[in-house]
Amino acid sequence: MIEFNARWDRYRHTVRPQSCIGENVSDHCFADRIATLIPLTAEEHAAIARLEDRERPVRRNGMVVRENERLSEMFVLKRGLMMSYMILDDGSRQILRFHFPGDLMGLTGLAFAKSQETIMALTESVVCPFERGHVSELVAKHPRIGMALMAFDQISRVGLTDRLAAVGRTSAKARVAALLLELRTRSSTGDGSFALGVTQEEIGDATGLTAVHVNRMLRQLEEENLIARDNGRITVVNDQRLMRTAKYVDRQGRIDLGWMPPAA
Amino acid sequence: MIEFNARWDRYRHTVRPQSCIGENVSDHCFADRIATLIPLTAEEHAAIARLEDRERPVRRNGMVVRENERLSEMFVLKRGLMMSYMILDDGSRQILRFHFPGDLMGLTGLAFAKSQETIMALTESVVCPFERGHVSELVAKHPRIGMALMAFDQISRVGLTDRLAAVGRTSAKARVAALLLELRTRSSTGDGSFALGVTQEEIGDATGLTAVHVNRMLRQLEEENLIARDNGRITVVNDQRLMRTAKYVDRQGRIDLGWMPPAA
DNA sequence: CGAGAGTTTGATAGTACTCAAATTCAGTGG
DNA sequence: CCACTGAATTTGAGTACTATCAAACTCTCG
Repeated sequence: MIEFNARWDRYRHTVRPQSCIGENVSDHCFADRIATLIPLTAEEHAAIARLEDRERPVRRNGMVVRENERLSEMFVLKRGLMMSYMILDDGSRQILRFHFPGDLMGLTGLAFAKSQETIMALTESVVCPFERGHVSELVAKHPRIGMALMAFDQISRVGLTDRLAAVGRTSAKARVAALLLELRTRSSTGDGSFALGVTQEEIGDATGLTAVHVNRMLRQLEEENLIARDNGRITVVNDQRLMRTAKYVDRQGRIDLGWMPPAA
Repeated sequence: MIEFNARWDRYRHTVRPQSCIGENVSDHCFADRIATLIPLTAEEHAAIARLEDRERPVRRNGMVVRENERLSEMFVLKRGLMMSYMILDDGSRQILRFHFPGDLMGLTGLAFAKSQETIMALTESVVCPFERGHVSELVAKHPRIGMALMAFDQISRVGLTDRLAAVGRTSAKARVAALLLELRTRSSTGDGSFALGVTQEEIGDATGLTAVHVNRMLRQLEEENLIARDNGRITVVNDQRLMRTAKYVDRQGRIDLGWMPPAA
């Protein structure tokens, strides 16, 4: 639950500069990301990279898209951490997804004139906006890229279904543990320790819990020696047990676009 | 929660024959569905319709795809009612989506070699299987169709996020009400009364509740005169109030693919 | 130092779950 | 045709998990 617009303009100290997709400091987050899934010709790579031509900085808590706002743009997240969420009529908030560099944001705009969700920056970020018409041109010219985009989007869809299953069918502790693992994996800091980057209230809004209960679950995970905490920084102490309590399923390792026909 | 494979081979009386997409009895559910979103040339329509060339009947409780099963096919649902779900390690089940005629099923197969979900028939159904390679050929030949598919998929994605928000942030009563409205709208029986077609346990597995509690919520909705029930048949008595208690948001009315470039 | 956000803790309330059993219903077999 | 069966629904009693409310505490920023 948040109060509308009540506190979205404070400054936060946890500005976590992130290199684009892990240690890869290329200028073309998204194109590189796709390239890790299927081989791209130089021409294809360049065509995708053109989606990232324009850059727009976003301040912490800045909104790139507001729910119900007319919008014909979509975005590549180039740097930072963002999220998309919906606000229900009683003011409660459901966070749908956290966005990391190389993610595509706002794709639902392909089917709706107005945005069905709000996209907000959790840290100082940089996004690359592009017109949806740009996508159809891209696909018209490179149908193979169209397939890649479609497949890529399915990966994030599975992230959604995993969250749904967690919220619908697992305990509070499991949900918090799962979110920690998600954040760790995706922020790709490599090993055990990572900066949380989100408040406990945000964890609650993503997992369907109250901030208070999230706090208690974190404490419990700490007391059980699954994690250690130090001022917003999380260290995973016992990987295996944390994954078990989270009912973690590794989807990343299952991704396979190998069936796609090679470039002409 | 279900017991694995425990009861998937009984017969049920509620076989509800459904015409393909409402009263439209065309042979090409899916193509017609896309055609309601954007104008298609005859050639494009025919190309899409070819996805529906093969037909396969599915018995009630028959599985078209099993979680973790190797699979390179995807499906158009031509007749009947189906669902996709995930089973968690404790045996609990999360229903992700109900499928109605004209829906595309198993699209996550574009990004994974093995299915990440199970797709099962709730009533006698007919599906049209097609190879994923067929899609990339289709898109290669008709990139505009590729865009339409992508946009179409975003609609069902929004359905997922709505369910997530409901499960994460609304009361049991609201979730059940919302599911009733979803089933009514999508089964397109037109007016107030419709056959539920799903058990209370299934409603629970879709909304993150137990069957017992679903039963109590249905009773409450009945006592408050929002719905009437008669042996699995639901009549919506008070539309407005039901929508309000469900925190219902109409997305269908917001769909807009008008921005897409016209056929060449 | 003061202010505001965020976190932490305690006490209490309430929603939804669990367990158990009764009931209804349609299909099955005698 | 009727008792039998298994699924599905319904109801009750008791429990547990999570929310709510309130207040103290911590930390950074101004």
